[in-house]
Amino acid sequence: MKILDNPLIRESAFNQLRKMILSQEIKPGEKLNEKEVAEQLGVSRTPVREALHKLELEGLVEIFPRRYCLVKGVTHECIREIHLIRSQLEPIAASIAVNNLTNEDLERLDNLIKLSVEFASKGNVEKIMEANDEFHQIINRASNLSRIIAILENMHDYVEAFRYSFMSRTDLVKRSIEEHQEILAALQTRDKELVKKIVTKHLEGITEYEEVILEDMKQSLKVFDDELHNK
Amino acid sequence: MKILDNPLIRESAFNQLRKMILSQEIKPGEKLNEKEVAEQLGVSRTPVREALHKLELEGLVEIFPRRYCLVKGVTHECIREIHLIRSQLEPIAASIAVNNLTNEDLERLDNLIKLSVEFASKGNVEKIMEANDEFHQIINRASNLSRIIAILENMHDYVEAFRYSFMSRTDLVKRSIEEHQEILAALQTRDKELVKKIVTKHLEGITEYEEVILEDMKQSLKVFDDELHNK
DNA sequence: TCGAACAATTCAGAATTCAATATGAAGCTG
DNA sequence: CAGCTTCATATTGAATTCTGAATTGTTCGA
Repeated sequence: MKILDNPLIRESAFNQLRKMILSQEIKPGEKLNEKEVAEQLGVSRTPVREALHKLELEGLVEIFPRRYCLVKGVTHECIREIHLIRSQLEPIAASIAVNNLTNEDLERLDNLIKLSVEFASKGNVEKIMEANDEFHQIINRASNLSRIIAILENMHDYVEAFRYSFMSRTDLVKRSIEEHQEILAALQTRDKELVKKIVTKHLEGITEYEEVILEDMKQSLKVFDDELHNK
Repeated sequence: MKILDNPLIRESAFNQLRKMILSQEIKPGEKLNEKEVAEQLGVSRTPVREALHKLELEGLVEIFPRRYCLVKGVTHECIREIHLIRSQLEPIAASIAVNNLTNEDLERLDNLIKLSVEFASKGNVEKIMEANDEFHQIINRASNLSRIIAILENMHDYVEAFRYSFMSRTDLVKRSIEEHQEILAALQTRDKELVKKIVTKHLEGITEYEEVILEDMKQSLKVFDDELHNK
């Protein structure tokens, strides 16, 4: 297994491991051995160590000094908490972003919605998600609140599987697009309170379906939850 | 300079550097040299590197690969953002904590308020802050929301200087204690919505004085802000 | 037979060494 | 004289080595 995407080996190792954990390729409860991981990735132990420390900071693994490194993974509680955090921080970020969003930004947002409609008609879930991500990213980043941006973007990858399920339902995609149109309309008025209200509503809409989708996902995740619990 | 508090050298180095940055002993804009820092701390470069990476994750330094490590420090904007995040997450954490707080917890909270009153009469600012910290810590942790707890506790140290200024004003201490009594009363009713409302009010109360205190602190911080800006 | 202590093995933490990259100065060329 | 190129130096990134801690297994004694 070779890594090429980043000149910094520790970053490549981090991204690789992170992806493997989030995709459940490495399962929760598993113990990682520095040496083995290093050999698997074809690098030395140093960058692996650094990658593991970074993963620990994100809560994806837990390091027991001088013992072992335990993979934690993403549980249902974790996904619920992430949505809770998002529902608290995104509305405020959006309302602050109102001050900083340029007309070009708003045009791009409009464009992204149009693209979403197009992808939705083709049933291209990946592309809808990409457009969706950029939509929220533009708004969040315009808030210029570096910590909030970091928190939101960090949590983003954790709910990849969840969002995929969400976007696979045509009714939910339709509703999502309508809500994005509403958000854009609100942003165009430059009315902070209105934006906050609409974004909150949008996130509550997601929460509404969250439990249903989590139930659907239960089967695929349950195995890992159990394994994690046994350890 | 020797470090003894932690069997893990990297943790000691991290804590030491973090403290030095937050206390402005190391100034924003300064460039850290791994070798020099290692020599100053009397350890090798490896744990220093790991400490610096951890500091980068917290946003206290910025590492430019193969170049240098820049100290960022805490700006006014940073403090404002931290309070904003806190104001969004603490009320929700408290309202969820309602389900989990034991009677022992509530007794401890009551006790902490009594201690605060005592320390306030003696003008012991450090002790008031300690009691204050434990008060919020108990509530936050009872939410069992690990990510939110991590976010809130991580940001805690950043506003140390700010909180010290806050607690040095007897009028604000008095008000703070009254509000804590209100919070405890709300928690005792086990009414989630009420708790959320009261905690929100408490945090808004802090925000109210924030700008005034930041203005006071300006003189001591301005120098460093300027330095940071020049770099 | 069970428990405790000691030894051996394993694995992570830290130090040291080696390699790569960026910067800055000096010299050369147009 | 200015700008580009090259080379030397400084500094970080990665690999390797060494040390120390923790766990496990074995042996001896009660």
